Amino acid sequence: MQSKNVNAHLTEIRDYFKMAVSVDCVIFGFDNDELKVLLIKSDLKEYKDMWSLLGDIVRPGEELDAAADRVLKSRTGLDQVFMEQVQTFGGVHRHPAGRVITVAYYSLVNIQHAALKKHGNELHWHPVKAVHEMAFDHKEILDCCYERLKHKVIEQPVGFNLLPRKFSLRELQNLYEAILDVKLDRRNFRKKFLSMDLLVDLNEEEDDVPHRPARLYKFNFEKYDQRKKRYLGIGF
Amino acid sequence: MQSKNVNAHLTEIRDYFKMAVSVDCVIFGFDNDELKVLLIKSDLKEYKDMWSLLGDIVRPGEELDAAADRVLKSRTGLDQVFMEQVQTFGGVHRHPAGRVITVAYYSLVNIQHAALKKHGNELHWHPVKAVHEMAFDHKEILDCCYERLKHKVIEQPVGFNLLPRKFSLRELQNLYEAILDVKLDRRNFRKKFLSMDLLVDLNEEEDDVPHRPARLYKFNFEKYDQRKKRYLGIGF
DNA sequence: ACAAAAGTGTTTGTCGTACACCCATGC
DNA sequence: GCATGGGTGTACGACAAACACTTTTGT
Repeated sequence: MQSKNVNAHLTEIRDYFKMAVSVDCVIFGFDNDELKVLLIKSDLKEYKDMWSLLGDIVRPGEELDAAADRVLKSRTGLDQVFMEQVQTFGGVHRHPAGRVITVAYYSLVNIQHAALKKHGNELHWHPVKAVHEMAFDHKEILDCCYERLKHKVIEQPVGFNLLPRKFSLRELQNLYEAILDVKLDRRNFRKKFLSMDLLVDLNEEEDDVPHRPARLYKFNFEKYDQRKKRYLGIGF
Repeated sequence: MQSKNVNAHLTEIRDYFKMAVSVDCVIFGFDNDELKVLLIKSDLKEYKDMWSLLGDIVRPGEELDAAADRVLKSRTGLDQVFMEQVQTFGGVHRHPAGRVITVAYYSLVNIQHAALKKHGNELHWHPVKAVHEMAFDHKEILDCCYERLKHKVIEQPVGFNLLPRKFSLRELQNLYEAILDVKLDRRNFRKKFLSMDLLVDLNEEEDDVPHRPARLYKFNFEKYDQRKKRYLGIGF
């Protein structure tokens, strides 16, 4: 559906101003200790069987952010997730059907909550590290958004958006290690996050693990939002 | 000229797809110990006598970066300056003549080298702190780019692009103080920059100052570019 | 009892910050 | 000789990094 829409629109546009604006969403998830990205199989003949980002033409009268929200929701059913505009790609020949300038967004979703809506196309979560070739310039867009995410995650505690509401410190550490592609010291990591005083100890434990169960926490989004307004400092 | 172009294009566009793409450039300079931005007086009747950023419609077949370069060059005569894409503003009603989605850039120029080309409109350097109301959503765009600059300047030594080739440490400090709007300790500032080992002591001194003249330095861009590729660390 | 991961403190080094005095020049 | 800004070093505190053992649970 995505690609057909694009094509249908493009045929109209090409005869007029020869320019269209789209949004592309890099939808990140976290599962099995890996950072994943949601991709769809392109049905453009030029990119047969290649994977591409989720995107669509921006409609007349539609805000850019709204278009990105719409794409996200139409594919995952998710709403009100963390999303950030990253960069706009305007290469003259980036789309075979004509000039399409695309505004790239990334979003962070709880992969368990996503109810994928295929609309016919194949739609899968791919480990970010394993994605190599993509349709259009989408690999470049993915790389750009991934770099932005790495940067963001060391400045602000946004990683929680990728986790279930209840999580252990080990899961949180695995998330950071996966995103940043580094190994971190467990004690220092715990110390740092606990001293932020933004984790709420739920007095619950993991279940069904073949070893000592970990305590579960939730992130105090409200407290962070309030604090953010006051501090505005560097780092969390 | 800017606005007339926009209007001429828009009249055409409006009858068709009702969407155009433009670039807007936030051109920063540094003079008289103040951060300045180059603005032009709008000649749109809706924004009579208000100041606006320098921008233009992206031409068919023109890359976005190329459009931004073109705008910069046509107004300042400058080429190959530091420039970075920041964000795209797509508010449906941001332009009174129709839908114009604009990609915002900021650039850092040596204000002494800029040879302003007015093309009829008033064109002036304004202290960033003194800019309040602007045409369109340009104040929002300016604020956004300024925030990005603040962020950038504490991560990478890009400020040199705003200075003459030869500068004193005092000038450099004034630049940082102006951009970040803070007071810095002179000794710590000198220590930090000298320890980066990217300043070349020119063995020259200021002239015509009514006090002890300061040593002059230049920034070693080549060394920084090489080092950047190896380190990729945080901070300079 | 064994395996597997959870949980916990201390030490060390680095870096940022605060701070005051002498120096060189023009007038 | 005085006013103005240039140039310099040290001490302290905070935070990041390195590092090993005990505890809890399931099998």
